[in-house]
Amino acid sequence: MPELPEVETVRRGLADKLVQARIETVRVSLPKQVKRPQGDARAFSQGLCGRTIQAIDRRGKYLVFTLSGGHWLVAHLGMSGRLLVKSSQALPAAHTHIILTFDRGLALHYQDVRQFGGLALWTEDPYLQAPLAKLGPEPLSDDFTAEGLYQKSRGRKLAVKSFILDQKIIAGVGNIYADEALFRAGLRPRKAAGRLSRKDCQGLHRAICQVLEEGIAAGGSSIRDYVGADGHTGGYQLTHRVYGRKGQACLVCGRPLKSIIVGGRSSVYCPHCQSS
DNA sequence: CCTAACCCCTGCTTGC
DNA sequence: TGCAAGCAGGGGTTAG
Repeated sequence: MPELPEVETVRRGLADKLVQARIETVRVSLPKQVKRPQGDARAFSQGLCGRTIQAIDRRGKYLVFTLSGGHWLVAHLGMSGRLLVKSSQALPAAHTHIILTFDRGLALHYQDVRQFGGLALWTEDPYLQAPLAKLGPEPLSDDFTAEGLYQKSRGRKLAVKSFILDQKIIAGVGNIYADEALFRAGLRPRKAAGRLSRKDCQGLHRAICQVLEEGIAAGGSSIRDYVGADGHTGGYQLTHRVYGRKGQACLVCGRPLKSIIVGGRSSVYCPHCQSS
């Protein structure tokens, strides 16, 4: 499940190969994965063909391709989306729903088994409108601060786990990195956000930055579907301390890790080490 | 405004 | 072995 570190890894792989590439053809075999104009494969294709990719950036879990002529391509990988750079001759693997081909003999394949993601064509600045405009601060920028986290949490009754999964609070944290960050911060997933102290928020802020930076350094976490733009898996799953380790021994205290549902998401934590 | 519930979707795992 | 139910979950929408 691609979260910020996985999306950033994909971004880097795409940028290496596709900046300055010119889109020559677009083929859509599952129109519902064209999110803008919704389901309109023809308009999507016509808007893209002939344009050059000028930059590839990331905002939260979204990828933003800046194209020539005031157009943008915005991608969200959902649960199982993959963006793979291949040769323009490469045959599509199963669940490949959109293919762009470029000059220089390259192609970009969008694969998505669970079909939760998609690609969107924008003809006006996507950063100024939802969903990008609604995102909270980028966690690895100066915009993300412990004090900001503390202020936003005031009066909120929902669980801290749900709070940090809210993309309006922080952009890019998903279930894996939320569990890992809460473990590092020593916080129970169900603790009410409004009951976090300033010190809690400082520790949480630090933990979130740490796990995201480590995730990027490892090339992301490959749990089920995730691979980078070159098809390689990431390595951060080997370093997970709680996510996916239900029932196993805590790496710090040795007691068994517990799994609970918080805000509809499975959450693994150590009842002993995460006592506040 | 805030929160919870539901939906989308397929493939893997679990249970009988 | 076969089949069905359960589970995974980001983000959008709807209901309360």
